[in-house]
Amino acid sequence: MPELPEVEVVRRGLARWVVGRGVAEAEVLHERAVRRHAAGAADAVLRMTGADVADAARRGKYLWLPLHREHRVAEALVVHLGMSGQLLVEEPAAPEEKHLRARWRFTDGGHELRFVDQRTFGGIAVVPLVPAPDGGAGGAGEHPDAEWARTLPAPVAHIARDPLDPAFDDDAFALRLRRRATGLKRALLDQTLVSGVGNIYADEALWRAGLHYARRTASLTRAQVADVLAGLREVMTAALAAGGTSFDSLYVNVNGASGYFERSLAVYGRAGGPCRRCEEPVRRDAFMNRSSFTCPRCQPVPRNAHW
DNA sequence: GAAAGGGCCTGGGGGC
DNA sequence: TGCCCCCAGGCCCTTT
Repeated sequence: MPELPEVEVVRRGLARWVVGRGVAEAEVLHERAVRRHAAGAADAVLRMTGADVADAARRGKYLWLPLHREHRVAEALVVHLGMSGQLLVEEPAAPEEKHLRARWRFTDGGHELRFVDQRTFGGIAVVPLVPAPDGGAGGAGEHPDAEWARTLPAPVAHIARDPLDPAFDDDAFALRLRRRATGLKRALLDQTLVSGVGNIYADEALWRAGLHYARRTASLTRAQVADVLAGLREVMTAALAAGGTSFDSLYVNVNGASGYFERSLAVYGRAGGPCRRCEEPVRRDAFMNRSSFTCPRCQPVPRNAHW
């Protein structure tokens, strides 16, 4: 499942293969893939065709390509990969993927960009860029000094910075986290508090911090919040490094958890297996319509848990 | 308006 | 072989 590291790997692929090129033709093959584009597929196609791709930017799990048109960068193509979305850079003659949802051909006649999404939980939209409430995308694009670097796509404006963002404010995060009346993992999955964290890296970071997912956020010490942030940064940085090996590939891969990084996971998907620290069998709980993996010894259930 | 949390989207795979 | 149910998890949307 694409979380921050996987999405950043894709962003880097786009920066290399797509930025600076002109869109000759855009094609939407599945209506559901553009459901977040209010004006419909035809309008989305119209807004992409003839534009130049100015940059490849990211905040949390959202990716976007600011579009240059008539001397302005006022809109962006936003992509969310959802659970199963992939962006592929392919030879125009390459056979169509079974779940191909959208395609872009470029004026140079070179490699095309494809959006493939088995479950269509992801999607694309062309949306206006608005001034960023917190001062910009934080270096997530290739052109931090450009006018558009201080903007965000409208549907992304409410998303918080991620823990790897140099402008992420640890103290402000700790303050907001401890004011919440909720459980720790619920809070970590709230993209308005901290972005880029999904089920997998939340579990991995909590294991590193030795904290249970149902721990009440209000009861956390400053040191424990620091441990959680350190855990998130550690696991995300390692995953990003592992994904880096695919940068040179034409295939802009997003199979992070099921592929190269899977071996490094300490608890996620390892129910019944030995904890890598204490050998206690890893436990799987149903939680928030999904699974949570913990080590019962390293991450004991807290008193006054918030489930 | 903010916060909290339930529910939904889809297709593959396993079990019967 | 075929049908049905379960599962994945991010975020939309309702409720408070």
